[in-house]
Amino acid sequence: MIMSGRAGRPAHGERGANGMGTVRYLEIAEELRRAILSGEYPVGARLPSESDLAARWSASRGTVRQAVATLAAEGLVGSSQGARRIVLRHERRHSFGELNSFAQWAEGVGHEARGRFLSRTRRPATPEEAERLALAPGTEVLAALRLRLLDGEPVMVERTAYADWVAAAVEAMPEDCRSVMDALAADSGVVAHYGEHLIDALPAGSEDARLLEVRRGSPLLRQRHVSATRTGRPIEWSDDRYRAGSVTFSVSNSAVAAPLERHPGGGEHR
Amino acid sequence: MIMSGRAGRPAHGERGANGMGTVRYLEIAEELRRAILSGEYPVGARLPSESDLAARWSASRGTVRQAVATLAAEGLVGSSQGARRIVLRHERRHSFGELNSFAQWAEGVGHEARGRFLSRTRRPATPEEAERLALAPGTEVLAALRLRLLDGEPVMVERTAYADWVAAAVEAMPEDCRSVMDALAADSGVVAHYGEHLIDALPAGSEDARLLEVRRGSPLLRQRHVSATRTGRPIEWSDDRYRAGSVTFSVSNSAVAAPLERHPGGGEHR
DNA sequence: AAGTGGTCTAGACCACTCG
DNA sequence: GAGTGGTCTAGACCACTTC
Repeated sequence: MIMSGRAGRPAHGERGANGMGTVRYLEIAEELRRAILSGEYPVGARLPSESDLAARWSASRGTVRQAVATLAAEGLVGSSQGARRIVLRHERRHSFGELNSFAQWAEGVGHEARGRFLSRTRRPATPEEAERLALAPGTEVLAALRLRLLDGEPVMVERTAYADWVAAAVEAMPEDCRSVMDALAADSGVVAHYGEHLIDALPAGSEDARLLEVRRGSPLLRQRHVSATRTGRPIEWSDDRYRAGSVTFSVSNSAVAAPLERHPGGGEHR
Repeated sequence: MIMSGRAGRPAHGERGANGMGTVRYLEIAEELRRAILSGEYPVGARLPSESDLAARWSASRGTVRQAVATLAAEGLVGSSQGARRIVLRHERRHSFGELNSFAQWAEGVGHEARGRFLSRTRRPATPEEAERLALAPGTEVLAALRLRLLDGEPVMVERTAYADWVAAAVEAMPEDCRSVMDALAADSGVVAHYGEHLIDALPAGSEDARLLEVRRGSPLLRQRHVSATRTGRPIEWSDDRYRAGSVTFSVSNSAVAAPLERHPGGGEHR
């Protein structure tokens, strides 16, 4: 039931007829993922060989490889040449949106997120902001201070510099806007595509302490990050400080893919 | 000057004659990486099309795609369907070893790392340790307390539970062993292939404070991680606490690849 | 020695971006 | 509408693990 015809195209329909959405290797990945998450393949188990999987789904080996590569990128399975792939974990990985947006993340893990702008002021970018946002030194940015609540509890203070070209849109948002990134996408068509994150710890300053209702000097987990559009244009540079114990970041890596780095000192790039 | 012959094999040599090491797509990736890092392609610039690159290297489009996929995984370039790939950053990404091994990392960034075992005791695994190490409850592990120095300064306290099957090897190491993972690889052939990392912040306990020479309650950056072999067998489960300001973790992600996650609360998996 | 993943080719259609 | 990346096929050789 594979086909013939042109050249490596399914008999007719499959993908030609799908018109939208259906991507073969993602379907295969999704089915495999479900099998893994359901425990059908326990941790440590060996997956069927690529040829077996290809036969089972009437797909080419290349497509199957792309499917398992997806799972490998999620940290669910691992592989080493010559041996069958093995199951590493059973946990589901979150999406990009859930990492870049506090609100999307909270929703994804079943909590209620709120936010309130405490201030929004236009001022010239600091040298660091200008560099992170790829703006000419001194360009005006919108500096925002925002308190984020999770299930009604204050858990994070967010200090964000928005690039000049989105400043007006952010200024126009209501004070209790739930998700700036969602609103930017809906209103202005500005969608974050890339992110870079720097994670460290620091003591709470007096403003941090007051807003988060902790003692001054108590530990905070800081996530600084820049978001950029599909074309690599930076949207915002943010300094988010979480109350200790309120969140944990997790990353999985392997000898063939190491997404996480560690830097000495203050996280300066050079 | 491509070839003919059998079926998609270079004329003769190229890869058949390499015998070892040379992998086409990695060569291409390396050359492109160098061009990016050298500034030949500035941030925001568009890369040549896949066909151009394929022609330039006399390789197939698939091979070129694998090369740029490597760079994309490193966060150097991004892509979106229909548009040329763009350069996102100029920083080099570190290797897996540099993330999993304090000593390898320090060396990679040009600092001098030392370590000293303060204690090594065998005791039954705690429930959490047993789960993380995939051991039967109560199995004996080797619990080690270790102080890590960077350029002579104490920066990290490491509390590690080594799985029973590597305990003897670790016990036999000298007290001032520079890198346990390196020694394990050299002496026992045990190589870490996979890692999972949980990152959060917490206040220094009294032992932490004494060893790191900071005040009790001052902020620490904690990285808990498990390392596993190629077959997915856990080697060690470790709780590493860094003095605030001494290190920063960094991750880059994109809408198509999000290696980092955020969890509410104490970082428990469920 | 058999099996399996890693690499590579050549060619095709589709979805999307850009000018 | 041309160009470009995304998906897919079919088949091949190689390096490595496993039995």
